[in-house]
Amino acid sequence: MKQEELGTSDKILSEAIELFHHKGFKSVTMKEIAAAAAVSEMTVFRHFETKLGVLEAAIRKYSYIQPMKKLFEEQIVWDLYEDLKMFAKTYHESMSRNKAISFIAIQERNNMPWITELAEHNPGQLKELLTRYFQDMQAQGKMVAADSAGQATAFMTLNFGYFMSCNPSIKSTDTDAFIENSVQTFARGLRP
Amino acid sequence: MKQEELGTSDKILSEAIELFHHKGFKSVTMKEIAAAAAVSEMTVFRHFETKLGVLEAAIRKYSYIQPMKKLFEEQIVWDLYEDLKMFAKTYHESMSRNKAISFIAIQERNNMPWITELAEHNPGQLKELLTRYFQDMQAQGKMVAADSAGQATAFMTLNFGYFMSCNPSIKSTDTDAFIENSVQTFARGLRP
DNA sequence: TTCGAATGTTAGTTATTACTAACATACATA
DNA sequence: TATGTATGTTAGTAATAACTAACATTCGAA
Repeated sequence: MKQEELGTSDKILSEAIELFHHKGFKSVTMKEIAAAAAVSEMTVFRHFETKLGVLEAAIRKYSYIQPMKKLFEEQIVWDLYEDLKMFAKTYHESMSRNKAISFIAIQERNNMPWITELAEHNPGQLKELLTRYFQDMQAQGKMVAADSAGQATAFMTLNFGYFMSCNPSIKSTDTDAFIENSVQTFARGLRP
Repeated sequence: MKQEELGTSDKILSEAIELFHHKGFKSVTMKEIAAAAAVSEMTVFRHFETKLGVLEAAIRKYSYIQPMKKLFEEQIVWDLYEDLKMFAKTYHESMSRNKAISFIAIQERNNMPWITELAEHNPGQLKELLTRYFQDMQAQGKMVAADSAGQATAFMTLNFGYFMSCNPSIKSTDTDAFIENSVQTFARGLRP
């Protein structure tokens, strides 16, 4: 295989994960995947052995687990409004990168629970970071003193809800408007 | 069929919708449904003809579309905190009644989009009511004057996110505590 | 007791689908 | 040119699952 062009495996995986995302694992056939990738069905089997193999490879390839800590801490300016906005943006970037994985994880949550752990890795990290951030802010007297974990839960949940409810037709400007609007309310609600 | 006991159809439908909810429509077999309902496979076919027939009947039976308007308006006391709490509770009651439908709607959103409309009927109503409530509160000077539809979206989204998160790293508190906590923040963020 | 409706049982059919085997072809490179 | 690698093609297997048909059984009610 030539190095410059997109390999056959990549083509297959990128089509496969979209199909899994939109139709669910069980509803997608190997024929469909092959057709979408414009290769023969045999080629798919030669590359990934089984249908589950395709899913696993796709998930390995398209789940970006990031070490958020450094990225996050470097951008904090200790202003509630600004930091929440930055946080929400980081969250939505991460989620939209992992969009397919997140949806598949929900669809297959009982059939393949192992996907869930991958999908929840980044959000889990972010929640911890946000909780600690709220603790620090409270200590600095820049926030109302209350259950920081609960506050973090609420903010995470708000953004998760938006992510889950937004259909593909929603533009990034809508996301920006949502962030702007919700962060404003939240920052007002949390400040001392 | 005797009137007092739970009919065969009901037993089948209640097991079927749980199976669809947990495993997804495509992954559930008629044998499974029959076994779960403790009847023979033939009985399922005799009652509902096809597998899709089972789903449709189950959805018809277990989707409670409620006229929220009256229920909602009767309980308003024009205090932001109290009203938001009442609203969130109404929302979660409605969603938990329709939990299976809501999850199936998301799982099958591309295969059977018609389910989505049913699942979104109550939330859609609630959003309208909340938007109008915010407008009224703004007019009364009891709320910060801002985009009421956006505020309603944020609050709805927050509660939807909680409902959807089967995510142990996000959902750490029980529903009442979540409502208490999030409504407190929101009410503070929205008051003038 | 007898009748009938609901259900069970069994033995299918048909379509689909994951997956295999065997052979053919295109094509880049040594 | 020769060779190997990736891919295509074709035919097929085995399992599954939706669905049907025909007959048997249970059981409450007339």
